Amino acid sequence: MKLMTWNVNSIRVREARLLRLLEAARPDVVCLQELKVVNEAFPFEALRDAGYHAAVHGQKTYNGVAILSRLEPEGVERGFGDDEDDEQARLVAARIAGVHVASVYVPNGAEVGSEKWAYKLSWMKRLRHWLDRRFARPDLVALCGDFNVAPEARDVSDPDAWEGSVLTDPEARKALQDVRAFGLVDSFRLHHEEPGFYSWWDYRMLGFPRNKGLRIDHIDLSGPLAERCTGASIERDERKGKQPSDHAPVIAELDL
DNA sequence: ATGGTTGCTTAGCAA
Repeated sequence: MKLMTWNVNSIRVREARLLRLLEAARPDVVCLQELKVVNEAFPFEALRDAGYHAAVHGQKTYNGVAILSRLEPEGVERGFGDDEDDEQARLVAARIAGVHVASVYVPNGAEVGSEKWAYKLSWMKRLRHWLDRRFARPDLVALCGDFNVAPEARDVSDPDAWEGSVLTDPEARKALQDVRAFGLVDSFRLHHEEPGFYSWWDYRMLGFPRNKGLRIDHIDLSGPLAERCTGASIERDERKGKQPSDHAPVIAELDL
């Protein structure tokens, strides 16, 4: 199974790029984030013509997540379904070929100490609780998406410049560790130890031309799935050219 | 250097 995750930053604007990418990379499953459309405006037809089913949890203007799959997704869930479930569409999950796949868009957090920052941290706690409620350790779980956290210094182009950012703050990193402590590993780091790999570059300040990036998009796998992970990569070229997303797609290969 | 760009929506927010 070729599993991909991509923050498209508007499915409307990125539809043509997405269709080209599907044809070129031929992934089996794709987790999308930041659709910025309601379900009714999602391009179901174009994607069906390209050979993909879609489980969509959309929202007007902000957020919105989806899972594309060649096989029909089963048991689709939208949101945490917990007591404090809210209107922000940041989680969709489904079962595909026995793998529990989730597409997540973790809140950015704006500024450390802000209201949005508190929401980010609490959302990540809810994500861990959702994993605990929903899955058992032997399950095949793939948690994919924009986590808005660079796990370590080697995931940041200029750690000093990013000191104090919501993407690198120790508390955010701890929150990510707490999610992963469910029993998930960063698939990319199974195959690449060295620094210099990023998945997001700011549109501003020539972020991409200067390669001022961070690795904040991840495919986290449960133990039994990690054992079957034969490769991982970042489609850096997708950040190039006209009207790119500010994120590049991330891929994990699973031998199922 | 508190800058700069993109998307949604139409002046301001979110990232």
